[in-house]
Amino acid sequence: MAKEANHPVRTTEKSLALIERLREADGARIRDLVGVAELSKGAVHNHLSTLREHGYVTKEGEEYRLSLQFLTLGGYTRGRTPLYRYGRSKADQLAADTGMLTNLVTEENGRGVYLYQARGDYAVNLDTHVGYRIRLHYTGVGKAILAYLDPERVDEIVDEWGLPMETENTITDRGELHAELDRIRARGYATDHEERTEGLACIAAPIRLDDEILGAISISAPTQRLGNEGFDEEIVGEVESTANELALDLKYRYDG
Amino acid sequence: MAKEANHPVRTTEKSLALIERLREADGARIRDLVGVAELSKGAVHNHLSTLREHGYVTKEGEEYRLSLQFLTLGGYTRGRTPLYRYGRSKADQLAADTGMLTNLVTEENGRGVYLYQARGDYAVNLDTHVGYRIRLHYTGVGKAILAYLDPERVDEIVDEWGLPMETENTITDRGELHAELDRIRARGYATDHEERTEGLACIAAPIRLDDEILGAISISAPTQRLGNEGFDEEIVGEVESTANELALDLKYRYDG
DNA sequence: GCGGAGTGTTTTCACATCGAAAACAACCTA
DNA sequence: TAGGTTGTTTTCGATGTGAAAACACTCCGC
Repeated sequence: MAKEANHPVRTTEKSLALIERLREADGARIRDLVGVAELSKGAVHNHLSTLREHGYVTKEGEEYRLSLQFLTLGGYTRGRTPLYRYGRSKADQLAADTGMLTNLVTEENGRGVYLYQARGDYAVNLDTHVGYRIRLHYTGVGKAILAYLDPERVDEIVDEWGLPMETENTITDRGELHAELDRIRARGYATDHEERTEGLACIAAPIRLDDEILGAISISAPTQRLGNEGFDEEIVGEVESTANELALDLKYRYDG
Repeated sequence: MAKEANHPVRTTEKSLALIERLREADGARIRDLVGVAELSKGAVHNHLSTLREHGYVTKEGEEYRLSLQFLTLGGYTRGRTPLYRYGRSKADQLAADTGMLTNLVTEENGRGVYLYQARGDYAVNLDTHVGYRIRLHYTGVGKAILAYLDPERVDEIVDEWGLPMETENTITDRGELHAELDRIRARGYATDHEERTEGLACIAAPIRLDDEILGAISISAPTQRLGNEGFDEEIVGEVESTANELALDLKYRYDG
């Protein structure tokens, strides 16, 4: 996130805290929200009524929930993202060709954000989904992105988010991470061999435009489907060529 | 939307106005936002900094934009929606079977919200997308939903949103709309014969759970593909049976 | 290199507004 | 009917907001 604002608008922060709480709690009643941001019952009521009037919150009976307005704004924002605009059909194609789950991920504030997923005929079901935010250090897409960020930025991100261990294969050492990023740059693609989820592997390729890293595209599958020792050359090739096509499309696109 | 709050939180409303403006303008600089909600330059700066610190807004150079945080919250909210959870695979299947564009839409605050779209091999490209909001009176999904809302609610919605004409086939008369909704209830599905877009037709079926209307599923295609005079019986059957399966899945689902 | 215009950021302080507290309303249970 | 719980509304004083102004920075043209 950004450095602290000099003159934060505290009232807005209170509304945002309520929104965050509604998300965590998956909807809540007023009494459950008393105390959030140190707000009283009446104050919670005022904030929720305001958010509701503007369509950001719905009320069913006594229960307040986040509305689909976030999906509307999010869909709009995603639609303005070149990586999504040009990458969606490529991801569909890669999913159809390989039968696997393909992902389109970009970076925001030091984490990955899933922009799109396409499901092939044999796609695995995971906890990830559009909008989902994920640590960069233990995913193929994440490492593919990190490899092409400035090293200082990588360190900033590690400082902020750490290198939490998820499986025994997770990279938890900063030096080891940088070495891995060197390898990724050298060969042009990233892999994830059960670094976040046991039994799951990924092959990911960065998508760059004029030295700027826009994100990455990947396929995820059970480890054995991607080649148990060493990754399957053919599948790696498919991911790489899809990424190359996408990068070219982005470079020579018509609109701004 | 809701009736006016008694004690609106004006500061929150100002932040929301800025968010709305950023969406409309597709990003903006501070000078462009002066005057929105009657805010001064310094005030705009404070609001944007606050929103940025909490991850709702990004800043590239001097330009502020909505972040993907909305996609994150929206993806989360969508994932909590039973119609989406159970309907996604059905929509995929219907798209694969028919080759057409299939849509999953629910209603919120008097408009339809696209929850999901699946693309068959011959799917048309439209302006609709996930999160997109659409009037109910000139779409198949919209009319399928209206047909199973309380008639008073339908009138409320018409009062709020009107019946704007989009093509010469658009229903613009309230009585005619109610007659159409009667027909839809009688035969169990709705159609759209170029009522919103010339050359485009839809077949839509409502998804209900215990007399509550959760939304609708539809397929969209060029008019001639759905049968030029009268809709193709076979395709109608596919949509209807998909809707029935989905309704059953929703009724006998395992989780709450 | 200099001055001026345009813009983003920070500071100050008067006054709008936010929200704690309390009263009220609506509901449920015993 | 009384008593408990919760949502909504009102009141009014403390707080936080934002207009205005000053400052900092960049980009011009000369």
